[in-house]
Amino acid sequence: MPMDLYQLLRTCTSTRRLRSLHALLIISGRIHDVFFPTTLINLYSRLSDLRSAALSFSRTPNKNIFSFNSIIATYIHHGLPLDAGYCFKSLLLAGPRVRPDEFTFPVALKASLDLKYGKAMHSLVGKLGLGWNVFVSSSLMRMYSRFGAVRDAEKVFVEMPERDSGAWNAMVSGFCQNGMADDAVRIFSEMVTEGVRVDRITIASVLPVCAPLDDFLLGVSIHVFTIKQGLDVELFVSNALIDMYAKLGSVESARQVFDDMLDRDLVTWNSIIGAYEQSGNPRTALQLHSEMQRSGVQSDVLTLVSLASAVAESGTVRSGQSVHAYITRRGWEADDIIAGNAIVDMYAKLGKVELAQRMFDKMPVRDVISWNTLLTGYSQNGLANEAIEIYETMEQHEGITPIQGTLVSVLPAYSHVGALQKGMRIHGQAIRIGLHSDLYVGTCLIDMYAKCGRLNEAIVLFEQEVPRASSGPWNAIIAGYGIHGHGEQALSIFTQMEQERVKPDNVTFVSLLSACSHAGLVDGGQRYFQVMQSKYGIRPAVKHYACMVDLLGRAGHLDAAYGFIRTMPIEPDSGVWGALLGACRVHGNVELGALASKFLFEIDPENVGYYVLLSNMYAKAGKWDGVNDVRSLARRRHLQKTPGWSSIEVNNKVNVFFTGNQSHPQYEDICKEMVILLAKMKSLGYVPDYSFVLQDVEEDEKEHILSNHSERLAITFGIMNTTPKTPIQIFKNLRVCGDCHNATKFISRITEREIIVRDSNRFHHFKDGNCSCRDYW
DNA sequence: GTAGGGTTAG
Repeated sequence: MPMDLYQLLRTCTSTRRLRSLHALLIISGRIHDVFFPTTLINLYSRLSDLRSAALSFSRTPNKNIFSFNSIIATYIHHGLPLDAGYCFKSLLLAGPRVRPDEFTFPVALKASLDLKYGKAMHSLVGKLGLGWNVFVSSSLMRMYSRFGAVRDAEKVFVEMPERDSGAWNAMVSGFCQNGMADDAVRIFSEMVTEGVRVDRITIASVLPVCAPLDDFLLGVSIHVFTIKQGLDVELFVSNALIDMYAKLGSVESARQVFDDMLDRDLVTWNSIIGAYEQSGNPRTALQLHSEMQRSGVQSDVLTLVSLASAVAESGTVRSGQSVHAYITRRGWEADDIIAGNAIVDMYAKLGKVELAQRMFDKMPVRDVISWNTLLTGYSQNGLANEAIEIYETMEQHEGITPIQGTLVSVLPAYSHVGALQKGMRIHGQAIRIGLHSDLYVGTCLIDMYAKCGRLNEAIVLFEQEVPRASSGPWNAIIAGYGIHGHGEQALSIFTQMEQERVKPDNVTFVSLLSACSHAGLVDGGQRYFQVMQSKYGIRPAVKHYACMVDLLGRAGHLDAAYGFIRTMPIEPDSGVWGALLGACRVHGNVELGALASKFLFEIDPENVGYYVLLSNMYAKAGKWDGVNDVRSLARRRHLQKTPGWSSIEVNNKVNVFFTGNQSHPQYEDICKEMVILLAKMKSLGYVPDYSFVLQDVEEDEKEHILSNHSERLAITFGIMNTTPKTPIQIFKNLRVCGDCHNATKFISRITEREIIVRDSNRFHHFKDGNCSCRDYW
């Protein structure tokens, strides 16, 4: 009996057994039974034996539509749309006896690789009169949605003679996948009001739009709805709920759903691990991963990507390397670009930029995110010049267009080194790709213009371009006024911010307090330190305390500053003591300076800047024992001075000078020019101040050291390479040395140049032998 | 003997 044979075939669990039964069918001649070829294709397909399936198909003498449908489905299910498309074409050429039917299209449509092909399929459906079938029409809708043609999908939906839940679902997910969240929700509500049966697929399709809409209430009401319908027990639904709650910021609700689940699959675990990782609980994420392993669920590449992010936030380089090794072992780093990017990001966040770079170099394919990740890695590890280099290399690679994140990463690097012309080029780029009014890009542009000395451009952007409903742009412009010494304007911007009801955050007050400090507005600073707490409920962080110490100290209230530190409810850090030490240096209070140094040498013993400051103070006061003590302490601790560097942008090229670095091609010429300048300066009364030389060397060597300071090299280079009497703008990574500060005053007078120096602290505008800077050295 | 769909990442 043939039925017995079919049943026997269906019980095959190995392709070997199936093949021997197949041979038996051929020998016995039973293979000519019309049902066998199709059954065999389907069974081989189920056992993933594509070769045998294809062979059965090609050996079928009179192929009927069942055989065609099965072989097409086989290829689609095994991810081979090209082969499926080929079979579909041969079906069309097979003659009038076999034609595609309503079973063919739902599968065959998945083989369409572009909209044009899909539209041809649609017109074929019309010619064959198959549009009445819900499966066919829903599949057409999915095809259109896949290529972004949601309106065409909607047309099919509207014109369908009858619609089942699947058709409605196709409409909901079509809108969702094309980012049309409002329409998706609209269709979903229509479904409910028209009494169409909502199933787990509807829910799993519509839940992901709650997060982009930022609509927590919608999410909760859908959740309630699923409970009423008894759909909350469905795995897909629960998984989507976890993700929805996590993305809307409620990890607790996500956890509640997770805890209530009876079955969990890989997606469940990935979602909850991702939820904790994204919400700043990397440790919990790592714990959950161990729990997942204990419950016997195998990780996939998505798990590892979340794990890499969690390790980046809280892990060690060791655990980072084991995540990396796991990904390599599974072969994911070669064929998953996201996994590669995650590793680059992880190493960069762990401070291992070399390892990040090595991973980046190894990646076979890179996208714009890969470049962004590496760029941000350099930038956030303080390697602005390297970040810039990466950006410029990226620009030379065709086919990579910068996105928001690219500009947001590269602009601070340009701000950092004071590369105005390059920054302006990015501004142009932002305009071209329509991102110049973007909140984040705009904020970075404001910051860039302010830090590159163009406060006016920053103001224009703030006033006219950038959306100002959130604190970011306000913080940037307040800080901009601050570093340029315009404290009053910074305060008035803050007043305006309050009037426009924009909520200030902790960054706002850091900017505001430091603006007060630079401008000597002691009362204002103290008032806003109170306002921050009483009116806005922001508890001062250590950064705010450092600003206050700076504010009091700079203004000469050294004892008040010290008293303020004594009453701090939190542990003062190096920023706080450093502010006090800096103030002591300015006002010549050696004892208090020594006290501050004592703390600094404990908290931050590697930072050589503090040793330099203290030594300078002793030198200025003529306390040579003190100088020697500090120097030998620094030597004992094997401290090397942070390499100081200055940069100047000439003809769109950034020239970087390191202190004492003689490798610049024009070094010889710069030295000659410097000798001439120095003679003129001395004739006008310039006397080198050797207290700024930490090295223990002879006097004439000291003069050589001072004139090899990076800022001096950069300024001289600028004088030689720019039009006479035009302004010169320099950037220095550390604070400008006091002797260079004095020297620059003379240089500005001799060369009749305006010289603008931005150092790690503020702007100095030198003009006619004076400096705008309120601090004295 | 054959058909459609949904959730997670850098």
